[in-house]
Order: sequence, then C-alpha cells, then structure tokens
Amino acid sequence: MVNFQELDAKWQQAWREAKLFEAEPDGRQKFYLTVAYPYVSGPMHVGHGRTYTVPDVISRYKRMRGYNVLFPMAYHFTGTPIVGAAKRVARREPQFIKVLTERYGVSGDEFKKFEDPHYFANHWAKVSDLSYRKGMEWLGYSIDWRREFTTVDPHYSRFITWQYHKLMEAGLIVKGEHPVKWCPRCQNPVTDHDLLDGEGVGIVEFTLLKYRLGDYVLPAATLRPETVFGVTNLWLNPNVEYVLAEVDGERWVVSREAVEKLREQGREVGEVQKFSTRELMGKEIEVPLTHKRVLILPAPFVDPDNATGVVGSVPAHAPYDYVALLELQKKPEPLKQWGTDPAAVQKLGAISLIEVRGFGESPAVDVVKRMKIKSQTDPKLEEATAEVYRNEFAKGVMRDWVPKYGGMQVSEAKAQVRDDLVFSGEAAAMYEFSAKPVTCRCGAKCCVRLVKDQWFLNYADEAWKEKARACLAQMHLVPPETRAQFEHVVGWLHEWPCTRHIGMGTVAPWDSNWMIESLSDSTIYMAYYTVSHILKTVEPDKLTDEVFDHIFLGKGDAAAIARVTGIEEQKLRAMRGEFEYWYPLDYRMSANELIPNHLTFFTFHHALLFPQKHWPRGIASFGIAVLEGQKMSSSRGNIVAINEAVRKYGADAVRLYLMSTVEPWQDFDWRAHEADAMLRHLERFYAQAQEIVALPAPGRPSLGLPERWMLSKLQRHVREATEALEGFEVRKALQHALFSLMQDLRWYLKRARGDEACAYVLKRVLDTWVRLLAPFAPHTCEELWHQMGKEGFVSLTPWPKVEEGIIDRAAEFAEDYLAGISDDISNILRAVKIERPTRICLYVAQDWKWRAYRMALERVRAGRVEVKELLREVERGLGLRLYTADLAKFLHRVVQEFRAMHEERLAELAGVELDEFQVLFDATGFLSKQFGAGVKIFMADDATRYDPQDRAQLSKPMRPAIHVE
RNA sequence: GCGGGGGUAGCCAAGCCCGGUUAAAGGCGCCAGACUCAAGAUCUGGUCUCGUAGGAGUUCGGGGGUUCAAAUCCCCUCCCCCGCACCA
Repeated sequence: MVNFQELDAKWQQAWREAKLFEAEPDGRQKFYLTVAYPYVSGPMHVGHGRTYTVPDVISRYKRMRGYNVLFPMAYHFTGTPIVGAAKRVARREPQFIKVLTERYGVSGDEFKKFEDPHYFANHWAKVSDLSYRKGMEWLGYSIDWRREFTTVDPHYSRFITWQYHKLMEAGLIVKGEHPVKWCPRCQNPVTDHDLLDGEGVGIVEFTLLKYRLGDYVLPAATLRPETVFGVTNLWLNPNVEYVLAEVDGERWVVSREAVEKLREQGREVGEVQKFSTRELMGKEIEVPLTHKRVLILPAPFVDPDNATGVVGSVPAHAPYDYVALLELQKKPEPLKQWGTDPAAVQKLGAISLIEVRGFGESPAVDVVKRMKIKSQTDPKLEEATAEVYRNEFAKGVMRDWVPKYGGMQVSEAKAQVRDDLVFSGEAAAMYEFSAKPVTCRCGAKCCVRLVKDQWFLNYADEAWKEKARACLAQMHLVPPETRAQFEHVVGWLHEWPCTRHIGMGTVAPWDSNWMIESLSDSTIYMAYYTVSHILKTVEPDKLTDEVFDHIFLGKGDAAAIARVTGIEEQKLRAMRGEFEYWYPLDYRMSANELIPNHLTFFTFHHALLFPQKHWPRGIASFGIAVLEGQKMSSSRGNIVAINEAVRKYGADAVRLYLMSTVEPWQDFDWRAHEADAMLRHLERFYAQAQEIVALPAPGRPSLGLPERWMLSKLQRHVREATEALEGFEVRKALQHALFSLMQDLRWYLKRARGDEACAYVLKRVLDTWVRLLAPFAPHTCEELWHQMGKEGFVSLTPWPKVEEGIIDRAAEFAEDYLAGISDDISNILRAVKIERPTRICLYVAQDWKWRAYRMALERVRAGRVEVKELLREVERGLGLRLYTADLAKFLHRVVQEFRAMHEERLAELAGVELDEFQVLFDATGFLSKQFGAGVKIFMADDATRYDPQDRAQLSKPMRPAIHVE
C-alpha cells in the first residue's frame, strides 16, 4: 500500500526548498490569476478545497505550458462575522463552544484569547491544523507564500486609504441615510450572525399616509400607497393602547410600540401622552390626496407592533380590510359601543381602483370568497393578501377613473404616488421588518434604525457604469452564460453603503468614525499582491499616496519619492516593475453568488482606477459545495475539514476527487464513498505506472496495430485534455487524462502481446500520462517522474504536445471495427444463451460485396440514389448477372444504412481502407482468449469454409457473418 | 415578483450551440463471474424492456409543433436552484 501522505510531505518539502512557486518577473510570458481570499471565521473544509484547487490546477497547467505563473493568497479579516464569533466565545455560548472544542480541537484555556477577533482570525488563517494556510499547504498548492497578507495589516490599510482617496477625488463617495437592523440594548447594528431570531429577515419600506382630523395626524402605514384612492375608512385596534405624540412638530396618534421606532428612524419625537381612541372612533377623518372624509372604525386585526398601528382600509384590494368590514356589517354591536351609526357602515363597499387580468371587479373580494374566509383572525388571510398583492403588483393596471395615475402599471403608480405624497408632505416613510420576531443574541428585541451620515459608493454614476461596461465587454467570462447576469447587475447597481461602525478593517480616510466595509475593501487587492512581498519590508507609515500612485499608476519619479518617503529607490523601482509585469490580471475566480456584488465591484473599481491596458482579462465563477447533499456549516461543525480529508486520502486523491465530478461552475457534492473510490483509482494508476517503470528499456521496435492504436488514442486524449483545461473544464480534462486513458490502456493490454513493442508503447504512454495528471495529482506524479529517472520536477516539465504524426486514423478505425465485432459476438452469445462457446467462425464479405458497397457509398455521398439505377450500374461495373436478386436486396439494405448516416461518417467510411480479413486473422488469438473458444476466420466465398448454418451469405462489408456453437 | 441558471436512466453527470456516428460517454451504486480459506482490494462482464443470432420496442420534466429524422430546433406549461444589498 502506498503511503500518499509521505509522498505529499516529501514533495512539498522539495518544492519549498527549490522555491519552485516563488514567482519573479522575467523574460517569459506571465500568467497571473487570483481567487477570492478566504474569510477566515472557521476551518478550511473540502468546499473551500474545491474552490482553491481549481486555480492551482490551472496554475500548474499554465506553468507546464511555459508561462511564468503567479498564484498568490491572502486572508480576509475585515468585517463583522469574525467579531461576532469572538463575541460568541466571550459569551461562552454553549453550542458554539461545543463545536470549537469537540469538533475543532480548541482547548478550554484558549477561550480567553479567542475573545480577541484578531487572535480568532489568525488562528483559522494560519495557526490551527484546520487553518487555511495549512490546508492549502497540505493540498500542495503552488502558491507564492511570500506575498500573503491579511486585510488588517497596516500596509494593506495604507493601500485601502490610497484607494479611497482616489474614489473620493473622483466624487464617487456620497453621503446618505440607510436603514439597518439595530439592537437598542447593544446600541449597535446587528448582522444575521448576531441574531437569535429572525435570520434573513428583510427590511421593508412602509408609506405613512397622513390622515387628518383637526390638528391630529393619524399616519396610516401601507405598503401600497397607490390604493389611497380606494380607501373606505380608517382602522384602529380598540383593544390596544395608543398615544398622542409630538412628531416632527405634528400631533401624531400612533400605537405605543411605534414611538420608539419613530425615534430610531430619526424623527423628532417630543411629548408623548396616553390617548384614548374612544374620542376618535366613529368620527370622520380626511384622507390625504383625495381629501375624502371617511369613518374611523374598530378592527382587532390591526397589529400595534407593525409600523404605526394605524391602517387605512381598502376592501377592494386588501383581504383583511374586506373581511373586517364584512364582520362589522354583520355584527354592528361594537359600533354602538363607540357611538357609531351602523347605517353609515352598511353603506360602505369595495371601491375598486385596479384592474387585474384573471380577477373580477375586486380581487380581494374574489379571493376571500374563493378561500371561504369569514373572520379577520383567519390565518388564511396572510396567503390571500400575498396572492392579491403579487398579482396586482405584477399585472395590475390603475383604472381609468383614477385621476393622474389612471392607466398606469401598478408597479409604477406605487412609486409615483409615494413620491408625490412625500413631496407634498402628505406622507412619510417608515421602515419595518418583513417578519418577526427579530431578536439579538443579547436577548433584546431589535428594531430598524435609520443611520444618518452613511457613506455610499455611488455605483449609480452613469459615467462609472459606462467604464464598467467597457471593462466587462473585453473580459473572457467562464462560463459565458454569466455575461447576461453581469450586464444586468452593472445596470441595476446603485449606491452601496461602503462604511461600517463595527468590525475589523481600515478606518475611512475622511471620517474616523467609520471603517471601510468588507466588500468595499477587497476590490483591487489583486494589484496589491504584485508588490506585497516588497511592501512588507517597508515601514507602513512611509506608504503615502504618492508611493501607490507611483507603483500602480506610474506617476512621479522613483528617486524623488524615495527622497521624500525614505523608501529605497530600488524597492520603488522593483515594485513598479512587478506591477507592470504581472498586471493585468489574467483571471479572477470567485463564487457565482458573488457576481452581484464582489465580482461586479471588482470590475467597477478596476475600470475606474486603472488604465485600460491594466483591466482584468477574465472572470471564472464557481458553484457552491455541499456535503452529502447537506449544506456545510462551519459554525455547526458539519464539514469535512481539509486536514481530515488529506489524512484519510492524501492530497492527490482529494484533489482528483474535487476536480472530477462536476465542472467548477456547477454545484459540488462531497460524498465520502466517491472519495474512497477515487483513492482506489489513484492507487491503481500508481501501481500500473510502477509496473511500467519496472519494464526493461526497449529499443525502437516496429509497432503492430494495437500499438499504433494506443499511441494514436493517447494523442487524442492529450488534445482533449489540453482544450478542456484552456476552458477551465477540469472535469472534462480529467475524464480524458485519467478515466478514458485508463480504459484505453486496459483494452490495449488485452490486445498486446507483452513484447518489446508493448514495453515501448507503455513507456511512452506513461511519459505523457504522468505529465497530463501532474496538475491534478502533483505529488504522485513528481514521485513517478523521479522513479522514471527524469531530471528535475514534473511541475516544470513541458506539457505534452499532440504529435499529429502519431495520430493513426486507420489504426483507430481497424481497432474500433474489431471491438465492434467482439461486442457483436458477445451479444449473440447472450441472445442464444451460450455461456461457454466452443467454436466461433467469422465470414468476411467477399470482394464483389465490397465493390458494390463502395459504389453505393459513392452514389449516396454524391446525392440522391435510385436503387434500380444503382443496381444496373453495379451489375455493369462488376460484370455480374447471376446474383441479381441477392444483389438488389444487398444494395437496398446498404443504401438504407448509408442514408441514415452523418456526412462525416460517410466520408470516413469512404476514406479508410480496411483489410477485414487481415485484422480479424491477426486478432484470432485475442478473440479466442476473450471468448474461450476456437476462432476461425473465413472469406465468405471460401468453398472450403466450415459453415453449417450457411451464414456466410449474410456477410456485409464491415459486418462479417458470425457462426457460434 | 425581478434577474440568472437548470430538469437526461438508481445517484452524479456528458451530450443540446452545429438534428442523423446516441439506448445515450464517464464516475458512483448495484448484480454476476474470476481470484481468495474468507472478507476487502483487484480483474472481467452486465445494469430501460423484450429477445435461441449481432435485433426489436419504449425513453431524455409534461404537452404541442417543425423535419425523412429531435435529448438536440420552435411554442406553451410544470418544477428546482442561485442572487435581489450591508451577509461574507
């Protein structure tokens, strides 16, 4: 049994000592690729392994193609999840602690240190056996480790400072306000990771329509301001507490719960006093915009904790409103209690203002009837509301009677009405969670806070978008289908909040209250890699904007900058040289899910900050990874860590497996038993290779058909694998480089005689094979290369070239023919249920059939064929008259077959000379071994043939007749 | 809802752009045989249905169409996945 782990260590050390992957600019053509650096909040698992093995395979392949390849790596520390995780440790959250100790081997005495986010991140970046650095080393990645960094290194912060100065100068950083989830107790914004409850809950914008009664304002919250034209009344919940509050100088009546929310959302809230809605019930109030007067009525369904607790009623388009109104009309008793006239309520009816295909006059009425909803507490109302809302928004049109907005699409009218009302002061905005509850890990109930003075990157800027489009247009995208999505995102992207108050990162250069957020500090770090190893040798405070201007934009004079900053001139020149050598980036790789943000930001920032000649050349987007069909989650511990996988299978089997089942852009599923199987494949390959290595060195023997076939197929696999790798199709490449080649070799070994020619072929195959697999299984291939007595590292050996001269179409044709005959025999044996045949006879079509066959073939290729005509022609050509009936039947069959064939196949048949008898005769030994029977080959017209069933007459060219017994 | 991507045999997946060489590569799983004291590994064969002759029949989410011919082209429909912003 091979100890792959030993091979891994041996060759990793050899590479390290030879500094094999430390890339320096030189005269060769360069190839520079990067993959999104990991966000180090937990262990490196096989999902990450898939993501990072792809670029390594491509790097190794390109290196063998003669490129000077740079493949660097760093660690993303910026942002909140690491801080959040450290907080969870600080709180000693039992579940999290359990995973850390039991699953990830963190010892109890380390917890104190883990409370420091920096320590926590560093642990997963480089320290732990489960860390990214170690995982990547164990997998044998060809990374230039001298260039690694973290995004909180002071040098990197200087770089981000430079970048944001540039963006500020370009006027692309703007100020605005922005709603966030907020914990009132922690006095902090909260991310999903900080939540006990409410993960993934969105924030929706309500419009508060200001209904007026005297100097009271009742701000009714709605998601559908366009329905203001259909309002029949206002709802207040008679069972809950309302208050009268001074809000922005107006006297607002809202639920008790709403007050704090309004305050968080930046409204001036003055005196708040208890308020009895009794004095309002049954009164008339003025609707904004329409200035209609409607009744204020009681409705228990109104939720005081949703927005303001004041709701306008639009029965035609809101199922809740319709049902509540029906209930009041049926049971008017509560009305009397409030002194309201039931007759007035009876008169109220649905006012339809939206027309929707597939619904009647009032969609809400339709749906309520269809779903048989009787009460406003019926949970089915949620579903009914969703259905009405969805349909009206998507397909609805404002009815003609509606002033100004009549005829408009609902989706358009909604925004228009809102904007108009906000502008006129008749409405305001309020944010609310799309679902509840939302609870912080500290236990407090969260709310929506409107953050003022938030900084945005203005991706809405049209000139910037144009540059991004131009950059996108010149990039090669893998897979090409992603282009539509990219283009769409560029158009749709608008202001992106680029700063945060919490988390690790670089302080915003213009406002020290803020930090640059994680997706905004990782847009151009590919440029940083080109010089990071030299930057490390410079004091960070010497890294002024002038330095980066010089390195990346060629501004200024190295000598002068050296004088001002105190950085050695030679270092400045070296850095400028590195950047100019490596840039532009050839490929950026990242996940599919990052297309709408990171990958598009990357495009925007490069397009803006760098001259066109330094724009990136390509993007490859990858699919996600799951574990036995289940989502992997580091924080819950259901992962296969790289460390575990490599210990079990060795680096190469893991790499091969990760590359073999799907292409990079497809979703990957890790299944242990398939990984097991891959290890066995690798072992088989290794054993096979060693057998070949052990064969005595052959001379230059002459080659038989199987030999020529094997070498020809080898060339085909080289070609296929090469083309596949050029398109990042690692699975397809492996399909050829590993599986197909293995299969062909098996066939060849059955056919071969084990002579000198065989040894010669096997050695040649192995020489190519090891190189084909080297990008995928570098350790095993290095070892074999060494065992083969080759000089140097296979990692730097030229990639195999397709030797056109060795492609032997005739040999492939003959061998395919033979395999087909072998299959036919098996098929017959199965059909007649003979398991152990004693005798097999093959009858090869005689000369006249071949000549007729060729004539028919030519006629079919030339165009339309009349069998009658062809028959005459063939008779003439063959000088045969006696067999007209047979000939006619034969030609008919043959022509029919040809007609169903592809042009290419016909051309091939016409172009190849095949001596059927010779091929079969030479393969007699092989066939009789295959079937364990005596095998005889006859010409069909051989008078002395053994043919008890008179089968010979059935022979056709390419289909010899067969007799078995 | 919007934008993007998919639905192929027990599972994963190729093929689809450029219709015929495709009952449809390869891997996994499963079955049988060889080897072995046995198991595992390995090797060989099989794995839609039927078949005493290399064949026939029915398949590529569902329905319809174009064509001599459709997994592949067109139309309709159902279902699944990803993203939709402060989450990296």
